[in-house]
Amino acid sequence: MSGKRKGLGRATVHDVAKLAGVSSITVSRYFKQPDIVSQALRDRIAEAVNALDYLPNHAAGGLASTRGRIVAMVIPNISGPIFANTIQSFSDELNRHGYQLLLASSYFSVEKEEDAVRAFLGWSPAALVLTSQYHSEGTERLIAKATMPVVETWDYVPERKPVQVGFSHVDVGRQSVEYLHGKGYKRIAFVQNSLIGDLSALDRRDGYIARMTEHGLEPWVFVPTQADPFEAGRQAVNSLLLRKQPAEAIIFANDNLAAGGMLAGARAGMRFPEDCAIFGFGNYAFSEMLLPSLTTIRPPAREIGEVAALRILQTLGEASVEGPVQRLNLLDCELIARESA
Amino acid sequence: MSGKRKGLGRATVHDVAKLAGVSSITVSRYFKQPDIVSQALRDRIAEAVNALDYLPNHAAGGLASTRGRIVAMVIPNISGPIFANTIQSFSDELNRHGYQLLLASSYFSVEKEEDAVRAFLGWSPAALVLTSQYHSEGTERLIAKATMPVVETWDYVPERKPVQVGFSHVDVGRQSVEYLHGKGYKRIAFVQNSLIGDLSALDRRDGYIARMTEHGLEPWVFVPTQADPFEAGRQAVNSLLLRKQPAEAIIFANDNLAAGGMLAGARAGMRFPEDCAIFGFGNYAFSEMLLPSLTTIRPPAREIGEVAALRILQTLGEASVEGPVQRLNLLDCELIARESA
DNA sequence: TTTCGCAATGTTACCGGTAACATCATCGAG
DNA sequence: CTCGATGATGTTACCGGTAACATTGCGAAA
Repeated sequence: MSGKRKGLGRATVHDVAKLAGVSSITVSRYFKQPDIVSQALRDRIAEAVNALDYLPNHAAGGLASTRGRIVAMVIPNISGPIFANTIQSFSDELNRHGYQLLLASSYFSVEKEEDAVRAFLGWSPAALVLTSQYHSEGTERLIAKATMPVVETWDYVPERKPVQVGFSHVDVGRQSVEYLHGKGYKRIAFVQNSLIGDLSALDRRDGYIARMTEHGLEPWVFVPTQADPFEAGRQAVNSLLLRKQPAEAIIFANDNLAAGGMLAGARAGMRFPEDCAIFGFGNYAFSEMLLPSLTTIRPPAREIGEVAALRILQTLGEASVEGPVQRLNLLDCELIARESA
Repeated sequence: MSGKRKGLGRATVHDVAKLAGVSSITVSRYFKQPDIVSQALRDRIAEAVNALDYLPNHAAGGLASTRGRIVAMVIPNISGPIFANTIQSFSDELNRHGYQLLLASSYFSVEKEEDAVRAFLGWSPAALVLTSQYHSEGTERLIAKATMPVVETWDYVPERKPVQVGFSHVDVGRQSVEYLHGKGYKRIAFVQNSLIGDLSALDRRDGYIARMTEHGLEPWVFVPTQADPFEAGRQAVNSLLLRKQPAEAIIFANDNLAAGGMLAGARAGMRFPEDCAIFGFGNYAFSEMLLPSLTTIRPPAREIGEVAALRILQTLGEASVEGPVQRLNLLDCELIARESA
């Protein structure tokens, strides 16, 4: 209140200290390590804090101690059906330990991701969380130099340096083929998303190709030109089924495409899985409500957020989170067999 | 590098200044108001910034200038189908102007909300965004004293002091009745959610009651005891339709309940809307894919995030966002008539 | 030529905490 | 009774920026 600079107009440690008749560092200790402050002073300080409505300024604290309690996360998108659960569980776990989440979305653009990372690093977050293994060169450089823990989620690439929390998209592709092949299907097609942004989907396609080849079957990849997932699905179904040797089964890059394909097919009088088996990825909320309900693979979205948070908290030495830090965290996907395949 | 305290080990304004042969404030100005720095110095500074990989420390900047560039938002949940779009558009609009989003979820608990607000205020965010008009007393006290702009979203209560960006839940309730009444239905029931947390749903119920009464019809509110939305929906359908004078139409508090009710009814051999008209709220992603597709009301989720961000940016005086600040922002809901009613 | 105004740059102190070190009181061992 | 270990509290300076005020240089007006 006395300086020539105005400040926030809120009570500071110094105000509290003065009112309680102690030094400001004691107030600081009262919050950080209450056990080393005597009961008498604790009471006086508590009273002063209350009287002044004191709230610690985390920006100042972080600056002085060089470790703030915010964690930054860049995710492709928030509103989609995929990542929301990861964000939710990640955020909850952090909040539980007094950390706050700084969030931005990249829309599957590595340039936007780099922008976000650059902006975040300016806050010196306690940790940085990215999605997938695919980044721009600039991002790679930034994270290589970063001093805080970095975690990559939704992918699992043991060769990479950052902590990995996710699963192998290639294996998901193989697993899909395996399931359909086990049911006797031979002419199995794969429908990619036209959006070149989601690079992990290409890994699933590669897994599909590999496993098909191992079975001596010919891979058959269709790339829609439409961006809208429902339109793209329609395009795929029309192209793959309205021919002399139609596909017996179709693996779609995600449930949105699969749903679009099924709806389009149904309107054209096709029946699933009688005319063609349909296989998705993602287990979106609507997938079990479709008619027929969609056979798909559920990625461990919630678990990814949880484990990523735990690894970070461990690395930061949060006492309440026991166990050693684990750099590689391979989580399980669950194949959900429903009516469509 | 010289002090006895370690710092982050990253380059600072001072390092850049030394290398460029200028004073540190000039480097600061180079970032904040480049136009008042001469071209010659700008070039030298740019070079130094590059050579040192300098990244401004926003925490320090915010502390010194008493206005940081983060905005805090508390939302009931991230992963649900409702708020994700609001978060997404809000975050995008902020990022576009160099602000970052700090996010936490309350799970419809006013106590959790208060915790989050308290934690956020410690970061002295440039603005604070809450959901709905219902808060704890503690939260009310905190926002009354807050010095930064506060915005309430997903509701519209002109009497309240904070900036309002949303719609009237009471009106939504009335509008639902109006639509069904216009179709000739008389015995119209309302199914509330058992979760007492979502207080706005009660406003929709009140609107339903008011409009029914105005039409001389008797309100009929059913409160499920089951927490799971699908189970609750089943419970409601059983209770409202398996009786001598069954409901002719049911308004559900949200699309989840409505979907649960329809699936349960379909399994029991009922047909919609022949046996009963079904009306939801929320326009969730799956609603148009149900069989029959669900008649519902689409809340302006994306618009809320956008407008909230714009109002905040205007209040903060972001030059690039023109127009006066508007305290009341009533956005339109859209009634989507589909097959179920 | 002198003076004034303004643009460009620098000096100093301060934002609100906390690390590092200093000091003081207490208490048990020698 | 003295000394040193231990625990509680205080002093000082510093984290990395920027507000406020000071200074300098230069051109236009008088």
